[in-house]
Amino acid sequence: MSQADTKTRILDAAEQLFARDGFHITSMRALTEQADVNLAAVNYHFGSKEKLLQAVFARRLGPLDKIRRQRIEAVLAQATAASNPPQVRDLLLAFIGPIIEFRNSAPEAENFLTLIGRSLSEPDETVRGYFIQQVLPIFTLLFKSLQKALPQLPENILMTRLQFIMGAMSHMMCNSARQGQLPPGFPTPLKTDQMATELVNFVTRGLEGSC
Amino acid sequence: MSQADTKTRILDAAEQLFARDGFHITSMRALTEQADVNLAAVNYHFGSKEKLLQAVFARRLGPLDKIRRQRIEAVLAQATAASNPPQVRDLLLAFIGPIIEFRNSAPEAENFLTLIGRSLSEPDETVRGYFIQQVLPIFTLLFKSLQKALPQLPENILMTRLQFIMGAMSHMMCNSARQGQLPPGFPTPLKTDQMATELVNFVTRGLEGSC
DNA sequence: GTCTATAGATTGATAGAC
DNA sequence: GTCTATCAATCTATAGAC
Repeated sequence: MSQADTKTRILDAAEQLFARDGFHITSMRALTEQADVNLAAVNYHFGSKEKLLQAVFARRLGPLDKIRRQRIEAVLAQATAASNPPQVRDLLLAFIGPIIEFRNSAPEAENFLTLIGRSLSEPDETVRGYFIQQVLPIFTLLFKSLQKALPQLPENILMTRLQFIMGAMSHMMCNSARQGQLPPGFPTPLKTDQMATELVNFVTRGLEGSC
Repeated sequence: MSQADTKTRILDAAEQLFARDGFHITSMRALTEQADVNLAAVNYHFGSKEKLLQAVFARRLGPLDKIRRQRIEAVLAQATAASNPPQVRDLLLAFIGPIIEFRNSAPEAENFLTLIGRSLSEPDETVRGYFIQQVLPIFTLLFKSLQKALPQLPENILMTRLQFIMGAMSHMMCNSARQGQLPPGFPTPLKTDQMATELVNFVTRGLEGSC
């Protein structure tokens, strides 16, 4: 298999260009040229540009969220077995860790992480809407689990802090691919793995603070 | 002055539509229609769509960053006078506080905050580049000031944590305008002022953690 | 399934009258 | 400074040959 099939080549090219240039800037011509397929192939295989975007999300988020769900539920089960509340840090690690492992497992993962990192701040509801639709179940599970870990924290405060965490995560993901772009005089940033650990620690401290 | 002059009307319309829909999706036709000016007026007054974007940034970021610079330097001066290092929380408040005050001072500020909240995660270098160019001096000042507040923290760790802070800030700013969009079952989020206080506390805890 | 050719709409920018 | 009219380029999507 020196060359993947047409659908896969289109998905790969879309992932790369949607991440690098954005969904609306990327034209079907640029995309099909990158994928080395005919211009008409996208509409034949996916129906439209928007449905292609949905397929790009679904291909990666399905497996990723399955892993995250398993991890979170494992933390909850272990806490229940020990008759303790779950630990905040364990839950956040179950949510963030699989993203980094996914990144390390596949070279093309970088593109996808950039794409979803941007999706939450997309102005257009096309991209943002499809993403939120996909990610809402796992977000809901995380929220409810954190409520068990921090029962004394008012739920609107928890939600607010969780938004900060989503912002920090998004920003890290969509900028990890272009970290060489800091101006001279600033320190070299951490490698992704160290940065992820640092992120988990950072947001754990932020989340655990008293109110 | 029941009607602002043409340049101002164009700037206001651009701010609103660039924030709501994004720079690339917003067409000159939609923009000039919203501003109630002729299609050719943008090119006459600003030269091009890109130069209009630069003008939108410059109009607000100039005054805002002047205030932030004064606040940060006041914190530094006070610490020097007392022969103490500056406090992390004071510096972060000097950086974040003026944004909220700006928001409360002008009804149209919301649009601008949404715009700059998105700018850091913009895929296209047009928007992101002009924004970073404008904001780099104040960011540099903040970084150097925080180094004085946390002399024991390695500078690459500080930079990494500062990126998390920028992410949380960006996300808060670009989503403050659409907070009614949470699905049912989630708590009502905090009002902007409370959220800003919560953000300062959150990131202060995250930044002050030992390494 | 893959291709060419093209329809039909929209874009940023400008020339030239007033 | 403001307007109309328009250019040249681009876009998504599709019809129809192979």
